[in-house]
Amino acid sequence: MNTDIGRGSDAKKPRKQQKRSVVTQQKLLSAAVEAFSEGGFKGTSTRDIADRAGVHHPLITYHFKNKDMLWRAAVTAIFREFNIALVKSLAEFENSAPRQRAEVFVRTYVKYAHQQPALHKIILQEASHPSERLDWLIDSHLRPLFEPVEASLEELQRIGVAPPGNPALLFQMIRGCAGGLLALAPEIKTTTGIDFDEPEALDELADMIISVFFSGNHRAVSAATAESGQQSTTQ
Amino acid sequence: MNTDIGRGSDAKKPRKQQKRSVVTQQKLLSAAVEAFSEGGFKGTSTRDIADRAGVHHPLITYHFKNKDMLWRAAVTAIFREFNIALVKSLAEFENSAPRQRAEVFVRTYVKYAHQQPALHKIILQEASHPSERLDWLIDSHLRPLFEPVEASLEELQRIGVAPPGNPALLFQMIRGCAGGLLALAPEIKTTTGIDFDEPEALDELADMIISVFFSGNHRAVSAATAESGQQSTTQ
DNA sequence: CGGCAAATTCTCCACTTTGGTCCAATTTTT
DNA sequence: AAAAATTGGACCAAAGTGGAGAATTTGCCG
Repeated sequence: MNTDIGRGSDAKKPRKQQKRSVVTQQKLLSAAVEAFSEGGFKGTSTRDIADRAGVHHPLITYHFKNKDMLWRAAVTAIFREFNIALVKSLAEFENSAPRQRAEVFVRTYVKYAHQQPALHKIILQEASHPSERLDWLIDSHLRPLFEPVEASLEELQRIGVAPPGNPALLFQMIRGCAGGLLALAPEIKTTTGIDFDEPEALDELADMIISVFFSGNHRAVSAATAESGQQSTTQ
Repeated sequence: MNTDIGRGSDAKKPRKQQKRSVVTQQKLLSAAVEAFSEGGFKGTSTRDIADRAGVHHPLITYHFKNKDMLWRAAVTAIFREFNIALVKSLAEFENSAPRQRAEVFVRTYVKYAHQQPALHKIILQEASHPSERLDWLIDSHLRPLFEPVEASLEELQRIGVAPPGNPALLFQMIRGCAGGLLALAPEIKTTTGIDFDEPEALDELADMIISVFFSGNHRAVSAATAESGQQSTTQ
């Protein structure tokens, strides 16, 4: 039995993992991501996943131990992709002006949230009520992503680019507008006609997020409670 | 077999519905709302619902025909509550200034979204990928709610209170920040420490939404494309 | 290059859950 | 009290679950 993906070296000679096995693992992982994002954890059967992957279902047990571990592996895989893309794209602008960094961040976030809608779908599926899976998700992937972002946000508030108030709350709002809306693309397309598969629509979303959250005409203090629109021509 | 809740009068003497039956229907409906909001449609079993309601599971078939119809009945019930509360509370301010109307709307929306988190949870569960249920949800409940709101939003844009851009998109963003965040309360509580069960947190959310989306310093034109923060001291 | 052991896949099974039906028993309404 | 409305219990077919082993590849050794 394997379970481990990053295969460590502990026993004397744990023979190399066969190539075909990483293929089936990959197939299972992407099938799982897709299936879970549609039906949620409870609503998705391992057989359905195996079928989508074109693989016999006992292989799930063999490669991932059980449904729960498969879910975690799938989530980890998709988050890794997302984070890598985000961090890499952000590194280029590390020493740009804070305001531009924010703008780049939003655009990048929107771009990848659209490329990989399953990520936010899965979050939405899990995050609405407490569970062990949610705790795990938060500890393993959400918090590590949030903390640095919130720190940057606080800086933006200090210089008056972002509106005052609880930075964590502010970030959640931005995330809701970006990832949340993109995850709900099917509904939004039907109700409003906006099709995020068209690049212009995606740009419009990013533009609006930036203009709404980072318009930059806020008093450059962080202590002030948000009350009404106050401006000070920081620009 | 009953099926119909609003019982019409077509046959000669369709004897009155018994009192105990409306009780079990009610119990089933609220159990269904709760269960579906947690597990989604596929992830919730009719037996689970019956158990929560303290009722024998074949009664679901008797009262609602099948799982799908039960889901629709539950969604309808919860939307009706929500809409009634929203409309009633809004009617009081019908001839206040547009800006105040917007403010009241946001606060009311946040308030009821918090009171009835199941509503937005169910939307999140269903809206992330196409399905017959989603189409039905949109036609029956979402669109009727959205259309008048978008109209008001356009007015707010015209007078410069709301930022320019596609009003439908703007509304979706606001909805994401209000209902979306409230539906994800468990996650947000763990990641950020913000507990929306505390009234102050709820107020802070409403305040921030208002200050971000209705700060009121936008050029009073609707044709302009959102590009960057522009202000014109409309106040 | 041949063979052996480990790694991987396939076949089959035992068990539970699920949505739904059927009909007898039990209230209610009239 | 009769008839309709409602409920309870037993039952079904289909689908879901994890798992045990046999069968088959594949990598590694000489």
